[in-house]
Amino acid sequence: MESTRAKIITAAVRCFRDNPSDTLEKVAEEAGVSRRTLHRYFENREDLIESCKNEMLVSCNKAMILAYESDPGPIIKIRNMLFAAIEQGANYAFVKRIYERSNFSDLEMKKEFESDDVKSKWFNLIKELQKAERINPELTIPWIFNLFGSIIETAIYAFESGDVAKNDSRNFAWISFKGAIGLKE
Amino acid sequence: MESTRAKIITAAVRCFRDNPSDTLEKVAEEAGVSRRTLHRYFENREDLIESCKNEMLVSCNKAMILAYESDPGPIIKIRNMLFAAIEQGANYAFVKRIYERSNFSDLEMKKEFESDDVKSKWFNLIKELQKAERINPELTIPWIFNLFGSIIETAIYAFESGDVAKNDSRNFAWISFKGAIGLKE
DNA sequence: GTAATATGTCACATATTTGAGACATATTTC
DNA sequence: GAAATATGTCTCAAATATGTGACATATTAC
Repeated sequence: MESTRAKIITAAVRCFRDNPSDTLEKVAEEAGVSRRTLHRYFENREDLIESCKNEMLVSCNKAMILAYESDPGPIIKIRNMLFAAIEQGANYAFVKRIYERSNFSDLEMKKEFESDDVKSKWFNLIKELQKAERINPELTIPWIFNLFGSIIETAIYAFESGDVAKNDSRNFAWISFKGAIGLKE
Repeated sequence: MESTRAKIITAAVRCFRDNPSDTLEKVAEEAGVSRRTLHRYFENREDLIESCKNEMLVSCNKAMILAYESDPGPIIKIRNMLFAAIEQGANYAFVKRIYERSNFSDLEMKKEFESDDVKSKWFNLIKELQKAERINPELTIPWIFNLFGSIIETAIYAFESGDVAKNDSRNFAWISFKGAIGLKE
């Protein structure tokens, strides 16, 4: 049975992803608890948002590290990271939304992304593929990074909306990302 | 000189794109007018949002139709539609956000998309390319449709954030979209 | 079954946002 | 330059959102 705190965070992530100013009443309702209870767990809106950020980052980073370590080859590493992110669903989409308006070099400064070095691992994988001329040299790494996130988000939304079955969304995402960066396998 | 009404709508689109509940004070500030003035032009928040929806749809649809009519070939049509959407910038991104949570078949029912038949034109172009076996047959049209929107949005955000120069974002978007759907030219 | 803990309902004070009247000031029109 | 129009500032009432105490009720632990 999921804890009340976890239920609230899950609901908050879902609500705040699309509307950062959604009412706490709405979040509580989405969580299936009363607003009074929500306030018992979180001091205020800011506390709730920070908690969501922290937990979602930890969760996504963890999944991505596992995916990274799941195979020695760079291509499978990237593929598994893509799948791991899609599996995170709303979590990943929430994190993406938070950071959407930051540019690539700003992100490099943020501690959140250095904590587990997910981004630098990902960065090095792409660099490796570029060096080996296995992907399109015209595309910059910032572009590829943003595209990676967008395709994941597309897969998450396609599944959530009912347009695409879960397995299909994973496969389509991989096919599309590969093609988009001109990856030669 | 841009009219006050237009300034407010532009500002609202920018604000509401990322936060549908942003305060009207914020929108007014973004527009460079007082909130009192904003209230003179728009009855209430709902009126403002509806106006934004209508105007952005008209603007985007118009640009897309022009792009569609700019060349007889299906591939250049699609390319130009992609570029036209990127050129719309915040307008397109706003429209995309509004409809993000609708699935493909729901969108087919909405009059907004039937008004100028942009979507059906786009749909038929992709269908044509599928039939001619010029794109990857594994990918479904709903997936391709959503991906098209995501890549456009990626280009818009990449440019806005400063990661990618304007011309580069256009070119990267086209290269990536082509590759993603396996388009053979 | 009892005690401890968790949650919901209710009420309320406070904070924030909204909508609009009144009037001053700025800008545009002729 | 005068008149008309547009906008800003200020104020205030109403609406909405937030945070929390009190107490009842439900659930869990022993």
